[in-house]
Order: sequence, then C-alpha cells, then structure tokens
Amino acid sequence: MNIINNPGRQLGRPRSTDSRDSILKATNQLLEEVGFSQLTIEGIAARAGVAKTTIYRWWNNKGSIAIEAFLKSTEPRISFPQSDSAIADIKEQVKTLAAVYQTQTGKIITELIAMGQENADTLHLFIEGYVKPRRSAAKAVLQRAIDLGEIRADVDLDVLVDAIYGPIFHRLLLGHERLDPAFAEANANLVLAGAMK
Amino acid sequence: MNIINNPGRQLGRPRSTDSRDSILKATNQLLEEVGFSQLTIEGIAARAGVAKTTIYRWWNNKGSIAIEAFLKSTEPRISFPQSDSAIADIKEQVKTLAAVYQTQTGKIITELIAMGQENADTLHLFIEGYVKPRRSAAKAVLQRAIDLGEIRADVDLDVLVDAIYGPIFHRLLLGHERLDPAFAEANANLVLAGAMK
Amino acid sequence: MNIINNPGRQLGRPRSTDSRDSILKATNQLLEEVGFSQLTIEGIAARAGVAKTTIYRWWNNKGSIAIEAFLKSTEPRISFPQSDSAIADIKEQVKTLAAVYQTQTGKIITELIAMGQENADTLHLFIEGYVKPRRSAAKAVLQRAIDLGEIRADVDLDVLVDAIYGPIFHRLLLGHERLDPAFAEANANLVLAGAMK
Amino acid sequence: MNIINNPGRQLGRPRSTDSRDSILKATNQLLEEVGFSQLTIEGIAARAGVAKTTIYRWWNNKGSIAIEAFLKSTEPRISFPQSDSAIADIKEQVKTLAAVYQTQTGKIITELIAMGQENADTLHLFIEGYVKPRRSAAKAVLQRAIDLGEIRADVDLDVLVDAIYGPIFHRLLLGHERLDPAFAEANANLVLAGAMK
DNA sequence: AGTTAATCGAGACGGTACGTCTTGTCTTGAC
DNA sequence: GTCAAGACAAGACGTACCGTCTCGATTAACT
Repeated sequence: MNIINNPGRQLGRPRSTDSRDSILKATNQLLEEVGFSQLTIEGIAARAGVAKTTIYRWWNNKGSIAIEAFLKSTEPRISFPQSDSAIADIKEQVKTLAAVYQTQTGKIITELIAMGQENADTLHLFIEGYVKPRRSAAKAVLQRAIDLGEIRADVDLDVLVDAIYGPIFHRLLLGHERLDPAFAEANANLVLAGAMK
Repeated sequence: MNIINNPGRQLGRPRSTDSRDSILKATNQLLEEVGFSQLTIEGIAARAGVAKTTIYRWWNNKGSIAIEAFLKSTEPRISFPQSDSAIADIKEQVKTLAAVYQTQTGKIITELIAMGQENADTLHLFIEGYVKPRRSAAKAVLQRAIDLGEIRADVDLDVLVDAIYGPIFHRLLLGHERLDPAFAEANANLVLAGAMK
Repeated sequence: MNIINNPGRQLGRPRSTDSRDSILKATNQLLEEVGFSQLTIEGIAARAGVAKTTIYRWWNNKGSIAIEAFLKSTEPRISFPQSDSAIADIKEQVKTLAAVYQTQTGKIITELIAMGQENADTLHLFIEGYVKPRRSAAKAVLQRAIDLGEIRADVDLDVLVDAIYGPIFHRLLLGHERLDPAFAEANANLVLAGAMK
Repeated sequence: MNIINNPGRQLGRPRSTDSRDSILKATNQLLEEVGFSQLTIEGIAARAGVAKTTIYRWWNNKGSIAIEAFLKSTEPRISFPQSDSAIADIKEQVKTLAAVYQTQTGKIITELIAMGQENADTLHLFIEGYVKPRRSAAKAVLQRAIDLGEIRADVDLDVLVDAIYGPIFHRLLLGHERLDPAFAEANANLVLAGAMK
C-alpha cells in the first residue's frame, strides 16, 4: 500500500494514498455521470469503497473534493500557441477555450462556480487552482503583445484579461446567448481593438 | 348527470392573493436574512403562515420562488441617464451598477445564478425576467450611440453588450479581483474604444 | 336527476340521489379493489365524480361510508336452513358462514371491525346493521332448539350465541389457526354439547 | 452509554440500547395517553428524543413498535392458579382476564389487532408474541384437565381453547354485549360442560 | 517483540428538509 | 341550499444526506 510521505508526522498509521486516489477517482466519475449538484459525500464513499469518516477527515465539504478532483483531471495550465503575433495567439486560444466550454467540462465549471457562491473556501480553491494560473498565463501572453508593440503599453492587464475572458464566462453561466468560438473571437477582436495604439 | 361544458368558466375556489403575497414577502425577508442557500421551502411556509402544499402547487422549486420574489422587489428596468452622449450614459450606468452589485443585491444575484446552474427553469426565469430586459435597455442606448455616430455602425450589439457587462458579472461571481465602479468604467472605456471609428 | 323526497325541507337545491348512489357504488368498487385501509375520501370522490364536500356533508368518516356501502351490498339477514332439527340448521349455517368468511367478504369485515376500534360511530353502525340482525336470527333458531327440546331451556342465549360465533370471528381476525367449515362445525358441536340436557 | 451485546456483529457502531429503550418507553407512554390510532412515528421520535431515521432503521411501521412496546410492558405469560382442579384454574383465569380486558390494556389490544388487519407483519408479531404463548399455557392446563380425567381425552385442544377465549375477544372487539368476569365464566362453564365426559 | 497512536471500513446516531399524501374546511359560480 | 371544482391549512409520511460518533482491525514508527 502506498503511503503519503509526511516527514513531520511520526506516530500512528500513515494516511493511505489508495483511499485518497479512489476518492478523487470516484468523484470524477460521479461528476461526469450525475453532475455536481447530484454529487453526495455518501455516494462518493460508496463508489470509492471508503468510509465517510475518511472523507471528512481530509475534506470539509463536497466542493473541496470536487475541485481537487477536477483540477487533478485538468491540465494545470492552458497551452497557448506560440506564433509571431501574441494577439493572434490569444485569439486562437479563446476559440479553443470556447470549444472546450461547450463540452461537459464547461458544465462542471459552472457548477463549481455555483458551489463557490455558497462556500467561500470552495471558491477560493477554484480561483487559486484554476483561474489564477490561467490568468497569469494569459497576462504573460498579453505582456508579450505589449513587448511586440501590438497593444498599448499603458493598458491595465487585469482589466484587459477580464475583458477578454469575462464575457466567455458570462455566456457560459447564463446561456442567454450562444457561447462558441466565433463569439469568443469576435469579443477578443473588439476588446483588443480598443487596446491597440 | 349533465354538466354544461363551459371551458371558459372558472371552477373551484380562486387562488388566494394573500397567500401568494405573503409567500413572496417571506421569501424576500429570508433572502435578506439567511441568503439563498439557507432558504428552505419549509422556512418560507412557516414565515408566510402558509401550508407547504400551497407553495408546491404554484412553484416547482425554491429557485422559482426566489426569482419571483427578487424580481418583485427590483426595478423591472435599469434607468439610464439621458445626456447628449450615449456612451457617457453607458459609462455612468455601469458605475452605478457596479456599486449596486457591491451590496447584498449582488450577493443575491450570484446565488440566483448559482441556483440556475442546477435548474434550467430557474435560470430561464432569471434570464427572461432580469437579464433580457436590461440587455434590451442597454442595446437601445448603444443603438443611440450608433445613431449619434459615437461608435461604428457595424458593431455586433450582442457582442458589445456582453463585452461591457460580462466582465462585471465575471468579477461578481468569482471575486478574483475587486468589482467596483472604477473597474466597470475602465472596462467600458477599453471596450468602447474598440467600438469607435 | 333523481331527488330524495323530503317534504319537510323546502328551500334550496334538493339533495341528489345520484350522488349518493355513485358514492356508495364507488366505495364498494374500491373496497374490492384496494381494501379498506387504502380507501380514501379523495379516491371515492374522484371515482364517484363527486366533490369531497358532498361526501363530508353526509358522512363523518370513511368508516361510515364503507359500512353503508358494505351493508348495501350484503344480504340484510342470514338465511338459515329450515330442517326438522334446529341445531342441525345452526351447524349447517356456521359452515356456510365460515366458507363465506374465507373470501374477500371476510377480509372486508375484519377491516370494518378494525376501523371500528378507532371510531365508535363506525363500530356502532356495524353492530346495528350487521351483527345484531344476525344475532337475532341465530337466537331465534336457538330458541326453536329449546322449543324442540334439543337444548336446555335455562341456557343464556346471549352467551350461547357468542360461544358459537365468537370463535369464528376470533380466527377470522387473528388468523392464528385455520378458519374453515370444519372448525366452525367442531366448535358448534362442542358448544352445543354443553348446552344439551 | 449502554450497548446491546451482540457478539455476532463485528462491524460498525453498535446499536444503542438507550435509543431502543427510550423509543419503547415513549411508545408505551403515548399508547396510554393518546391511544394507538393517534400514535405517530414523529410523536414517538420527539418524545424519545431520537431521530426518525433511528426508528425506521429498526421498525417497519408503528404497529411493530407498538407491539414490541406493549409486549415489553406485559407479562410474557399468563399465570394460572394451581389448584387441585385444572378446570377450576381455567375458570379462575378467564375471570381475571376479562377483568384485565376491561381496562386500558383491553383497549390497546383491540387497537393492535385492528392494526394487524392492515399489516400482516404486525399481526404476526402479535400472534407470536402475545397470543401463542398464552394459548400454549392454556393448552397445558387443559391437558392437565384431561390427565386428571376432568374432560374427555378426545377433545381437540385447539378448538377448545378458541371456544373458551374466542368469545372473550369477540366481545372485546365488538362491544355488542358486556365483557365482564361473569360472562367469561358463563362461557367457560358452557364450553367445558360440552367437553366433559 | 511490544507499545503507541493515528488510520481505516463499517455503520449507527441525532438531525434537517425534502416532496407527497390525505384530511377536513373554505370559497367560488352554476343550478 | 346543494353541487362540482379545487384552493387552502395542517401535519404525518417515509426518504435522502448531512456531519458526528463509536467500534474493532490495521499499520508503521518508536521504544
């Protein structure tokens, strides 16, 4: 049995990695099958062949498990294309992103965000584990656009990033209008036009 | 026994407006006091002095009640300022909106949207009752900006509206960065710059 | 529409016999189909095409309706055979009775008696409408047995009747031992032996 | 906290004797106070300070709880007097029984039997836990009467027992005639006369 | 090798709220 | 005044999960 390496602890039975892995695996399966709102701690425990106690020992709520499971199954960082034009790279990436968000992945993300509205810890984990790494990557590309002289140097990147990605999340969550690559590109065009010299 | 077939005739005891009003009133009170996630049908029934069956007869889930209660307590339309410049009006309005979303109203909206992720009906009611009227109003103002020659005539208004408001909802829901009037204005400046001639 | 003739009442819409009949008919159907314990006022109303109000106007509880319906569908009196020997007639009759109680009729009777334990009115109606007429008939036959010199004249008929029929009801209600014609006869033989000279 | 000793079970938290006892105690109290028909699972749970789920985990319906509670509060066996004459003992016992059945105990028994008409499990529990032990005891005494030569040896004891006790239950349940020690004795006299040589 | 202590599975527990069911009452307009 | 229709307050039902709490059995590091 594999054991998590924890040099600070000295006494007692070590925590089982098997339990932890089967919990996250079961959570991912259930997220795919029934969605987040139908996810229950008892269901995870049953599927993972684990006691509820074991889950509660390590996670506070189902949101934390779900996010950890989701992050484990997701690329830790977005991969941007690397062409001669940074803004071309950005536009390419938002189109890919919109396509991904049209799948079950998009659905799970909306539910994680929804859960986050009830639970600050859950939201925090999602921000730190998913949103911020992607924002950093996007800001790096935008910085390159500045360096390349494609956009103005005085643009506030935090505003610009949200201007590019905010509308995508907006449509993802509300569904009031179609979220597809074409929209993502049109929005990026509009916003980046405003950021050009 | 012969029954005169008269489909237009209203049979049975008429629905009580008192019940309906007290349900919506109680719901609004509880939304303020405990928030949406702590809202329960039983709690509403108890507060309203109404039987649970009466609630279930007219609403499917707590989201529907909450939205109806929320809409009842909210202005049906945003009021835009009316100055010589349509884009000045827009900028003024998004600053006001951001300020409003920093209050409890913002919190309730995030929870309604969160609820909508689990329940399509709820989301639909929110879109139709809240989002679309405001989008229409905003699009009318943007159309005026076109008519006034302040922005290009070939801009897709659906994209433009989401570019202006999407980032506000984005920060409202994720809280990864501060949502305040200054951000709303900066975003509007950026986007509208891209829409100008 | 048939109307119950009631010369004392002068005002208002006359009571409908159709409603009454269809209520009792529906009750009998439902007693056969689902049994007494699954019988509901709402079910009767729906089946009879009648408003609940109409039922409540004329009956206090489902026991009263069920008993009235049951009595309407049952012979008002037992028919005893008429041979040269009164005790032979009795023995013949209890065998018939035991056979009848092995059918659905027996089941309904147990449920009516059960209902009677919760509701004194219901029990009273059952006693007066079902039990007492049958006891009277049985006592008349037993009196004939006395007159014929088949049993002692000093026997208390109320005790004797219950000694003959009580054990039948006992087994009908408890089911701890088989209730069949053979038992009914064996019991009658035993008891009547004790009543002979 | 007291725990039910069950050496066969090895897994999970042991069942709490405290819960079980307080449930049965509360049930007995409520049976005395409001009667069986007014007894509710929720009422028992509230009185016992126990969760409804705990009750449903161990009992199927209120009849099962009521019977278990009733049996716990009742002598497991009738005590017969032990004189030189077995039939004198029987007569003495039926008089005592009739007296007991004139109290609240009689009322509860009728309601348990009534419940048994709707629910086979409940009736089964009552038969096995209450009726059969008493029938066995009575049959043992009657066997002694045979051994003493007080009644015929060829009498079917199952018939004889029901002939002695059936009429008591009959009057208890129907109340069409008075159930008192005098009747119980008169019936026993009649039946036993038929069983004598 | 034995002791110590945290882990594990299992599952019972007190709770909360669910959504449904049935009761008996009430409020209409039609007859 | 009675009827059908059906809304209403009331409240119990049986279920689903929650998060906590015993248990006995493991599992290694530390004696």
